[in-house]
Amino acid sequence: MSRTSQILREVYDRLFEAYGPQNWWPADETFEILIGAILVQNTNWKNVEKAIRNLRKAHLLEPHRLYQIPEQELAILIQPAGYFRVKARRLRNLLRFMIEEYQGSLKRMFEERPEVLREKLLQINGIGRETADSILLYAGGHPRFVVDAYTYRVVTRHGWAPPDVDYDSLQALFEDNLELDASLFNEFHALLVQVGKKHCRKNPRCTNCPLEEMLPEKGPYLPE
DNA sequence: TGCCAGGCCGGGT
DNA sequence: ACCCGGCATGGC
Repeated sequence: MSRTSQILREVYDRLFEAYGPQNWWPADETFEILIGAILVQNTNWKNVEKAIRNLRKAHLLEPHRLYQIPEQELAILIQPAGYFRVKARRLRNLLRFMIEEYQGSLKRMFEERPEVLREKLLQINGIGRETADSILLYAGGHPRFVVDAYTYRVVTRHGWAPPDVDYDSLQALFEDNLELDASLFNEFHALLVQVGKKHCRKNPRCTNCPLEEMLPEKGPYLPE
């Protein structure tokens, strides 16, 4: 087991001990997760919940039904999530893809090989790497490590990667040094968001942070 | 009260 | 290949 693996494992253990299970996107409503993955782009999750509630009240949490309504109507329903006009278009791009390629069946969509599905998702306007990986991990149960702004902040602050690290390298840092376990990746990502929220911005001094002991003297970027 | 959140795209150097 | 503005609501 490499030194990098040991450090990441320790990070996970410390975070889990401090915060416990985060219960992000429990797997019962897969379609909701897809919708949420787009709605949450650069947006507070609380706002997304309101938007999803609106869709549920309107009985629209199903691909065909949601694709039936006009784009402008969709935009109004998801308004609380912000960027509602672009997101309405992005949601419809995803829905069109699901309906045309898989007859709107999530089951069929996730029968696709994960690497193939990822490439196809990335072709959709409005779906980038983080959103695609969120869908694969949280909705599809595939062990893809999701990298976001918090992942970047926590990792660079602790000197586990240089400040100019890109998405793929950051993702590889986790995927190459942990067991490929979807529930581990799920929990780990959520925990990184939690610690990032609490400390990387609100408490830049890192006092009382579960990772306080793990600040390096000076950035020994973890290689390999 | 202002600042910012679980990004992504398109157009300009 | 970067860099940057636009997109928008609600919470703290």
